[in-house]
Amino acid sequence: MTPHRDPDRLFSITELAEEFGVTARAIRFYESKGLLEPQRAGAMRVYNYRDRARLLIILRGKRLGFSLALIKQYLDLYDADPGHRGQLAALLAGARQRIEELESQRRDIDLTIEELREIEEQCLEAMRRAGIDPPGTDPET
Amino acid sequence: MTPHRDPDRLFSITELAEEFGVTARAIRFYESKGLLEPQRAGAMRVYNYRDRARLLIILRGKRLGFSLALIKQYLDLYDADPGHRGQLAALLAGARQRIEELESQRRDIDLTIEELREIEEQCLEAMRRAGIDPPGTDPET
DNA sequence: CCGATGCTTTACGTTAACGTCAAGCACCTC
DNA sequence: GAGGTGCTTGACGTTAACGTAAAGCATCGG
Repeated sequence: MTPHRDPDRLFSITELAEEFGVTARAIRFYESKGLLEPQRAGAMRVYNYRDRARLLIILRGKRLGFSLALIKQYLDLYDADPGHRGQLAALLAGARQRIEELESQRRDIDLTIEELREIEEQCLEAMRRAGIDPPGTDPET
Repeated sequence: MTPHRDPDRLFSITELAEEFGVTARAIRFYESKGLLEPQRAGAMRVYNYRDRARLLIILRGKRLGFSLALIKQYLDLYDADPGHRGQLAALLAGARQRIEELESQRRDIDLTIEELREIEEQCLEAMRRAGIDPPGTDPET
């Protein structure tokens, strides 16, 4: 029922791709960038439980807006740092920096929305003066 | 004092570039995409007051996050629509759509920030348990 | 007449994260 | 053994908005 908890399971590239909703091409691309390094059986890629966990970290990092280059740095640290001490500090620093970036972005967005609302009002007023019926915000009709 | 109010003034490409803080290359690029069409004196580009106004619209649109393709659509409408009726409606629609996009982006950002804050907390707790002194948020030091 | 600007066009380079063929094994089935 | 499926590598294509030369005309001061 929870086959993912089995640490001995092996996965093909299409299995992982389908499970996580990415293309096999993307997974190979991550490998080409040094973020993954699965075993081989002949020429075929064979992923184990740890590889799968790394892929999860990659996808989560992407979802949070980190670049692959940054994710790679973090994963490298993860490998090179058995106690995960420097890794923790780096992760914390990265998270905090990303939070600041996002908060800055949000401020920009708020300002832009304000400006766009002014444009919206100017449009509506100009249309009223031109005798055009002002279309409402209407999600209905 | 307000030389920009003189409708007969002409501008070189570098004048406009310096005034608005963009490169001449960018202005030529906008022209290559059909957003501008200045007169020529020989081979040199000569911009009049209306060209300058169009450039202002382009830059404002960019600042608000619209693509050059979209800005071009709007400018084309502006030209083909002497009463500016369809133009007003299109501008209004574009502004409203962009507002929705931005509000959606802001929701995403808020969710991402939440998730990052959780990671931050997990880092801090793991570091405490590992006996590492937790670095504060410190904008100081 | 020389060199320095200033402007022109043309065309390739850049960034990120893949998409999209193309060609080729290896294995299975019938 | 012909065909189909799954996997591989390699290489070029994509998007947006320019940046960065390269090469050349034109004008101006001296």
